[in-house]
Amino acid sequence: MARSKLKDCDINKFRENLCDVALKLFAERGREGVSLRAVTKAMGCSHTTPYRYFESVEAIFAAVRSRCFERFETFLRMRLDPIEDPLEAIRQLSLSYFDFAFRNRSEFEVMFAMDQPDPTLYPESIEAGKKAWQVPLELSRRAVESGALEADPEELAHLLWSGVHGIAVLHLAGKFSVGKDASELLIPHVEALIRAYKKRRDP
Amino acid sequence: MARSKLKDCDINKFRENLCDVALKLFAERGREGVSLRAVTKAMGCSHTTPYRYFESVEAIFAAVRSRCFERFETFLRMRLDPIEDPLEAIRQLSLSYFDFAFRNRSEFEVMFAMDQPDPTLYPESIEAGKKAWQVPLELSRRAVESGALEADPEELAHLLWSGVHGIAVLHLAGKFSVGKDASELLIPHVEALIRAYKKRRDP
DNA sequence: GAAAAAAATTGACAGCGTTAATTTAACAGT
DNA sequence: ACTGTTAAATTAACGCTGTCAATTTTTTTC
Repeated sequence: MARSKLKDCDINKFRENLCDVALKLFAERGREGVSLRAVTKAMGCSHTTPYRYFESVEAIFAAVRSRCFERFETFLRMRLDPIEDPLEAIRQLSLSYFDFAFRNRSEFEVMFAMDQPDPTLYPESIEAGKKAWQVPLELSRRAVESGALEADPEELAHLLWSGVHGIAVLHLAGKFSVGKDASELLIPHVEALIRAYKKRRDP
Repeated sequence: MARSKLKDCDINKFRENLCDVALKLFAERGREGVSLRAVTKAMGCSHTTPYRYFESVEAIFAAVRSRCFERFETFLRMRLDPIEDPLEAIRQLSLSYFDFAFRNRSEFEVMFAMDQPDPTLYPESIEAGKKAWQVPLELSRRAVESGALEADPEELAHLLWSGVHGIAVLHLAGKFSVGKDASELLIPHVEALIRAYKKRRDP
């Protein structure tokens, strides 16, 4: 009978420790400053040790990505859960989303970079992303069920999400250098959606 | 009197040739497959030659980025200029924007990646981006001036742009793996904006 | 305590961007 | 046309990256 060489606990401990160190390095040096060798040096082990716990650096980044999505979700819920009014919560979603992207740039980058490997290779990361995605979806459902808005909740949530996401990534890519500042667009964006999906008295 | 070592023509020729080769490699191997050494090998020169014409690889990518923005603008104008109805043009902008991103993924990535160096270091690249940005801006102006919509054209253009951009990058990052497909959101997005900024008979 | 297995280490490799030293090519003046 | 000078391109080297193989250290098991 094959007995496991490594207790799951130990595996997870190493993985979590590595992710913690990676997140710390993100904050200190940015995404560019985080490499396999940099992380392992900060951990105090050799640069090949992680290969016992991860298949590749891509797998490492996938694990880090999961953690980032969890932190992202926690951040959003902490800000949005206390808000009772559905429309006000939707407005805050927009601001909080941008706020996280702005203040946790490296984490945001690793979550949403376009040069990711096929996400289906790392189901755990997909799962964490889906969980975070529940936040705007629940908000949209609340807004529709309360009667404030009239929409397909999934569609509304997608538009809220992708709209503020577009503003955030264009800002981070420096494409708003001239003209409007990104943060000036957050309110118009959410207000336009609210206007578009506002329940009408007479159709 | 200081005479120029390299005629401007020769400088530009080398630069253009390098960018052409880079774009070709983009199509063949994707963004990851394009490195200084890969490009120079494809050009048939040594890997240090470009250092006479560019400051660094970042400067090279900035030049490539400019070219991509030019191609992007040309692509959009080719599709949108023939459309007379302002609202129809706005609808097509959304579809064409996404279409370009989907079919020229590497170019789209190099234009809009979040890990770009400070864009103000490469004014030429900013300029090309601003030129492309005129497309949605002009469309918004036309829609407002024709009386079809009632909005601040800059605000409307920004929301059109960032909305479809968010859809595109989330799609390319694989974040729409479940639930709605990205392309299903393009029409709802633009229709919601049109609804939100539709001129009202009675305020 | 000895034998077996697992975990971590070191060493090596190919690729990357960059700099310095060197070689090749082009040009100017007499 | 030859020489001396300057520009252009090349080769060589450095430190960095991720990855694989061989080796050593540690742990487990009898």
